[in-house]
Amino acid sequence: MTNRSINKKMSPKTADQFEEIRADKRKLILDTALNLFANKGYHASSITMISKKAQISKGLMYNYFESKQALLREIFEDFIRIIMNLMNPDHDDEITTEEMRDFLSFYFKLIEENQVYWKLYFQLSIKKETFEILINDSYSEQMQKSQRLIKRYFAERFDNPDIEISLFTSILKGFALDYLHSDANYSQEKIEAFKKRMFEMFLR
Amino acid sequence: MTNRSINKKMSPKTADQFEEIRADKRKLILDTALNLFANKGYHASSITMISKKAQISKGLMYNYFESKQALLREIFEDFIRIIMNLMNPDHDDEITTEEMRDFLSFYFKLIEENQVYWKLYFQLSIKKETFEILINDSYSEQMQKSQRLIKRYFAERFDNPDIEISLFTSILKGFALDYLHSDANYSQEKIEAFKKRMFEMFLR
Amino acid sequence: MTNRSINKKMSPKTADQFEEIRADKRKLILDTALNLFANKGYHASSITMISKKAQISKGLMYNYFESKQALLREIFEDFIRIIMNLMNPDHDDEITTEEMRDFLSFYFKLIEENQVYWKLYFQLSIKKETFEILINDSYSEQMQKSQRLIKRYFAERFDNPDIEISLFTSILKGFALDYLHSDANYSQEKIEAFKKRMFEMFLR
Amino acid sequence: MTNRSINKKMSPKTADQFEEIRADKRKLILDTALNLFANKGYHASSITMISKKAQISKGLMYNYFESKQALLREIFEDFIRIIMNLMNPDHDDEITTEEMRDFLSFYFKLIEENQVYWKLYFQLSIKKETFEILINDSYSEQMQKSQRLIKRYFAERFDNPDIEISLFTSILKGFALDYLHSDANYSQEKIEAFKKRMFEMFLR
DNA sequence: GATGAATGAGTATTCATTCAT
DNA sequence: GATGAATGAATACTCATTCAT
Repeated sequence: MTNRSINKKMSPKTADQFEEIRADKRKLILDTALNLFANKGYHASSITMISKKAQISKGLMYNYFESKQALLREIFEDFIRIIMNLMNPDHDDEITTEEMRDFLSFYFKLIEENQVYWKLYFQLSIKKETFEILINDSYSEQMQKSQRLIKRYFAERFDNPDIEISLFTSILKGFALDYLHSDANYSQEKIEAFKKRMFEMFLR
Repeated sequence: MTNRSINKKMSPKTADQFEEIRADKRKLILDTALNLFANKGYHASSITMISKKAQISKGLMYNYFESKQALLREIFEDFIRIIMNLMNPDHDDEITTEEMRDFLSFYFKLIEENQVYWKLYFQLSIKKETFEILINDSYSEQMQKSQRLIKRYFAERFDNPDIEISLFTSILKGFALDYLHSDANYSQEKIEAFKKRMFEMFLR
Repeated sequence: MTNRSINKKMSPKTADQFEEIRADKRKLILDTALNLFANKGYHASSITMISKKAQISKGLMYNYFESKQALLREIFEDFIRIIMNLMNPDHDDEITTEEMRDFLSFYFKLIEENQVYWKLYFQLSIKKETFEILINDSYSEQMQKSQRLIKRYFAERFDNPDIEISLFTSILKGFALDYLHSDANYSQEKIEAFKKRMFEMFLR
Repeated sequence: MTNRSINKKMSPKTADQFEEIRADKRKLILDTALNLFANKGYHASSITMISKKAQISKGLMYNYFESKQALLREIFEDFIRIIMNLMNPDHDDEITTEEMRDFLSFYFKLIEENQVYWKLYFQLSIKKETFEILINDSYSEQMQKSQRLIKRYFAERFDNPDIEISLFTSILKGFALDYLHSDANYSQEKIEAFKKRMFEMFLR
């Protein structure tokens, strides 16, 4: 950042696609680390391993991320962003049935598209101490908001909303977990059928 | 215990409370390690940590377990034994509705009683490579048998058995996970209500 | 060295004196370890000891050698190379008297120049199991070839070749050992005289 | 030792064949340790290993020997005794030809009978520091005496006594070493022939 | 005499991190 | 930006030795 001006002088043509190169390399490191963390675990994935897989030097890693912890944190923040997107925090009032349908559809899509993130998430979510270091306030806040909305959604539609919420939550978590356990070997049809079954249960 | 008289001759003073001491200490180590593994993760729990928490010396750990790996394996084998008990392999023919009810009741009970084991299990189950080192043949075999029986149970009772099985599995896994995420803060009533809800869904 | 230009692009500042640094340090470690192994024994020479003597950190050792075993193996392979050179495997046919003279001269020279290697060799050669892990096929092969040639040399010149070979071998081994026991305190003249004596006995 | 009297009271019949039992066990430990030390090396042979092989408890080892070091020392002292016997220190004056013949005969016999001791000796003899801790004054003294006598023996019989002594020593050491390297696979005839050859060389 | 549980210092090895170039 | 040599604290594990019984 500080010596961008210097570079500019030295190779005036490249201007600052430097920025772009940096962004690409950053992404590369994040992806490589995510895959290793998810599949082997955080502690079992060494910086050396990550840098080798990403084909860059160990030292360079620290040019992009302050520490291994920081790397994990950034990866996790990406995941949080995904989740936040799912929760879609723009309104505070009420979830309509239509919105619930969208939410579920989106959820299933996310699981398929972001398996690795979910693998990592499930590993971390169980170790409370570690987990709490990683989540930030806006995440917690958003989660609470969502829970309030969901509560309201169920309260207005079900006789026994508490249990239905538990069931709903369990199925969401459980399906994701089962999907990962199966090594993502769910057929598209099966996912669709499962989704439809959830619609039947929870859309009113 | 059986050969106490023999030992008496050889070690006139200590007799073999040795046996008892060993069993107790073994249990102590297993428990301590299980708790750490479950809450901090296998790699993040060092032998030093475990020994300190168990108030014994590092060296003594190796008097009882060949290696950290072996310690994990033995813990996991205990869990497998719990699961096997749940699956109850005495018959090969058919699951009755009554048996399904018992299975579910037992399952919920096990989750409450063995939280730590489940925490460990969920962490390990996600890292395929690690996981496969830990499971043994009799476990795999038993699992397959159970799956066959469950398939049959659902085939005979539901129009769309595949989806129902998926739902069933997801709820089982999801409930356990949610229970652990909540730090076991489910009230007894809530668990009962949840169980009842499952009965409604799957007992026919 | 060959791809310096390539490296230049990738690491503009350091070029690859890396190569040179590595070679030097490698040599330093090998020498230090050899001396300790030879004089204190393999097991009694700890990695900490070696690294302290070589004035580098413990960790760096493993940047150059995979393990203590591997370090020993590489040292031993150097020794094998020395021996192979002595045995000089270029011809398969026959040892002339002249060649025997050269062999003996070279042997005495090698002992003087490589005392430490011989110290290590004698220690290892006695523990069969350890020794056999260290020798490689090409060494064994070469040894057999040499033995065949020596057998022929003696068969053609002596009435009782078997005993003469035993005597020959014993003197070679025994002189080396005695030289080491004396802490290399043999005068040059004494070595020469000893060599001459061997010439009288075995050159015909 | 202190509580022998106590034992006497408790089982008056056994009197003190206690002494004998003790001596036997002592011997057992010494033999077991010697074999391990010789074949695997001192450091690679653990107390646990020795005690298991000797079928006694670890603790009991320390009832007989102060430390592992002490155990080695006692083994080595046994070897020294063997050597001293060979050197036969009763006279200070002169070695006759007849005595030299006896010495050689005895030497070859000792090698055959005490391979393990020699294995240990050769390992230790090379590591000066370790070796010097183990030898005692009477050994050094005896060695010097023997060397003086040998010097005189050769001085009176050979033109170039220094070289002949070196040759003599080298052959002795070298033969022993070669014998051990061959895993004691020398035929009796070969040993006899070798001995005869030495007689020819050195008996005058 | 005899046992083996227990200790803790020591060993090989790994790994996040730093830094000169 | 980029490299990889270098560090040292931490890790799993071993082993001589002690000690209560």
